Amino acid sequence: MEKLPSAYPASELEPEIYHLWEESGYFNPDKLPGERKESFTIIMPPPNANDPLHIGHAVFVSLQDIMIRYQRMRGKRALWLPGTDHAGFETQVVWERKLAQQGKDRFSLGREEFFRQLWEYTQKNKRIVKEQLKSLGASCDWSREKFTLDEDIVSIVYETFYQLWKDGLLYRGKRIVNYCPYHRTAFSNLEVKYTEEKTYLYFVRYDFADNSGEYITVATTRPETIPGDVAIAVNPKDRRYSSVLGREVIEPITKRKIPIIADERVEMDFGTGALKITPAHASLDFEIGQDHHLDIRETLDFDGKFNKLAGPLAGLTVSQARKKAEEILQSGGYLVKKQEYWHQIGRCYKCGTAIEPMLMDQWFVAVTKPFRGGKSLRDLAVEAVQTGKIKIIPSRFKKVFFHWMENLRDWNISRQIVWGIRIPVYYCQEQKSELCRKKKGIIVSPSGPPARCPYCGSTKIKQDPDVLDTWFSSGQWPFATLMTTGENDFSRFYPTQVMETGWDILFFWVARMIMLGLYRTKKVPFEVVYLHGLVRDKDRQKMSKSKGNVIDPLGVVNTYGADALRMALVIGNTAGKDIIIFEEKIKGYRNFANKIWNVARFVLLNLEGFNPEKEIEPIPEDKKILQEFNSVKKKVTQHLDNYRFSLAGETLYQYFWHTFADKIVEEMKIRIKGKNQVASAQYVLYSVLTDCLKMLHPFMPFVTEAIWQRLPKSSSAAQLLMVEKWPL
RNA sequence: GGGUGAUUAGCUCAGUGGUUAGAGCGCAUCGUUCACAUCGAUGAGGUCGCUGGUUCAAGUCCAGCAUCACCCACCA
Repeated sequence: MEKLPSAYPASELEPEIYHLWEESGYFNPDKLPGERKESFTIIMPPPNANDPLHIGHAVFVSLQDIMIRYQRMRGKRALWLPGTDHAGFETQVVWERKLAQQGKDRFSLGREEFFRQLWEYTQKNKRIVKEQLKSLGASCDWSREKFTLDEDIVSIVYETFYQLWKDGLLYRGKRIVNYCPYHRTAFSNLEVKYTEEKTYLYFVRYDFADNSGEYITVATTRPETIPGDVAIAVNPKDRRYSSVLGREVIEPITKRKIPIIADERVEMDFGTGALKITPAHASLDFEIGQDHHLDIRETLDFDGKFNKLAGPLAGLTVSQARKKAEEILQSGGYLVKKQEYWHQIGRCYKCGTAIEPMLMDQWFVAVTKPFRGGKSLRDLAVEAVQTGKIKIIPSRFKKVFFHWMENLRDWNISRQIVWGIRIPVYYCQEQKSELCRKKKGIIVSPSGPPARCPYCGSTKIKQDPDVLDTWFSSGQWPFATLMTTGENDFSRFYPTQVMETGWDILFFWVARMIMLGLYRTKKVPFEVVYLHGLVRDKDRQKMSKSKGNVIDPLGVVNTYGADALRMALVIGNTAGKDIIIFEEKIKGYRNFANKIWNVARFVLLNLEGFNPEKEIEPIPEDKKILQEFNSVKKKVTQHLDNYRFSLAGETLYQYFWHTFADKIVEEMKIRIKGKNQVASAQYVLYSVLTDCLKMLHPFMPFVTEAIWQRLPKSSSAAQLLMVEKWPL
């Protein structure tokens, strides 16, 4: 018999064991032994292919692998479908940083070369990520691995785009969007982070155009946008201003005449109750401008500098222009008052640059517009959660979800970047016919560029330069993957059972998956959403490279083993709560793995004469032990069925260490040495150990499998613990 | 402006209305060649944030308050 080391050699055994699993083919649900009627599917949230995994990824691997392994042992056709995400903007930013270090940028490289480099870079990272997932023990089906830029995935995304267009849920329009002048792209509302900052509220005098000497005072935080003003608006109920409606004032920087209008969206008690309307650079102003058919003066260009419409401010950046505008107002006597003012400033979540509301032609998904059956995408999603077709764990996130859905606005899905799925839209450059002009030359073509314009026959056609928001494509991930991995995969594995991901992407991703999944498949994409928290250090700090407090999951795996890391991430935590991790905790579970190893060694050394094929009638006091153990099995199973992974793991930990190892093993040690009821003792040791191994397997797959491989087994037992039956 | 979470042992956290409120780490004392020092035994350590309420029974449910953390939001 093999002599086993007295300490569990994790880093030595783990790769061997993963190899064993992979060779067996059992990660693939089609190759699982036995008849399996029910399927259990989890689509892995695809990690970004732009960086190695961090500790947060280890959390999802642990939780999802627990569910998958548990259900596999319960006889389900368990499928965990892995993949990686091209992560459009995120990846482009990472790569641009690397370029910047070499003194280059994306504009000088050219679109094609830039894309090529990113392709290569993400392919390389994909391979690293895959190896990392393996070393964490992920029992996912690599034969079904997908990438968000796979051709077949892209064509499904295009098909969705086309259907939305035909259903009137997709439109192109000039709207105020969140524009980052540094990254030169627009964002959806979610990518803007607000911070409370001190600015100034400027009270500016606008003289009446009739030389009456009267004036109206307007409060603004953005005097630099005055050249873009097209009106002054007051509330129609505001008595102070009822006599000035319809009169004209002179805008004080470029001296244009603009009207005073009434609109009930103006707050009477803010500032002076008079609001300057700058449709091109503020979203409320845009809406008011549209309703009153006002002109639009775009004074700020996409490079973040003012243009010649801004008169004396031309050529300046926003902050320079603000200073200059203040000077001009001051010297002309137009600055009535300037006071400190704290308010929320929108900033780019990536670079912190102040977001400029800019007018741009973008593609929007009309999420609140009713279509088939009179319901909107939003209605469908809300209904699915309300009726319980989708269950969110923890349930308090339901409220958060509904609240966000209520305030939902149309979703801007175009991005002015290179890395991503190019928008499948072409514009006829000639628009030779009436029809073509009516259609604005817009050709939505999911199958590639049309040879000629379907409206007017022109061959001068250009593709939209923008790419799709990453979340638009990853929002289709559950069905897009299963539609492309094999003949019947979609019918067999969709809807999936669980979507396990971080609460921080509930809106970004989960909400969009629900909407788009229901749209394309008329079914929910998953039945349960399990949300985990963010990983933090002992001081509750978010882990970040700049803080230097990151824990590299692979480093931990090398030092303490994957099992220890997995336990440390799962135990002592509940759904939706942030996860605190520190080295001593991981060490504790490394010790536990060692405990399991040594109990197994002890049992192995004391099995002389024991035959696993033979059922034995234990003596009464041993029966009692087995009965008690039975209630532990029930408890663990119940916890797992209720997604209480921490409690399940902790129950096992407590039982195994402090009941089995500390008490039962100690008693049996004496009995075996004293040759007292040895057969019954061995039977108890063997059956409790093996059943504990089975239940611990989803949590600590490596050490349990390593021991399983060294245990004598009955002929009915599975060769691999991974596919052994759950002991209840 | 709206909303959410947290507050339990020195630290990090569990706790499903029902015995005397738990774990890990840390600490103290003792032990251990015979599965494991990555070990064992024993122990100290708690007005469960505060104030009220519901209940036969509250750490747990309800209301209010305080402190901390976070999320959402087009009042310029």
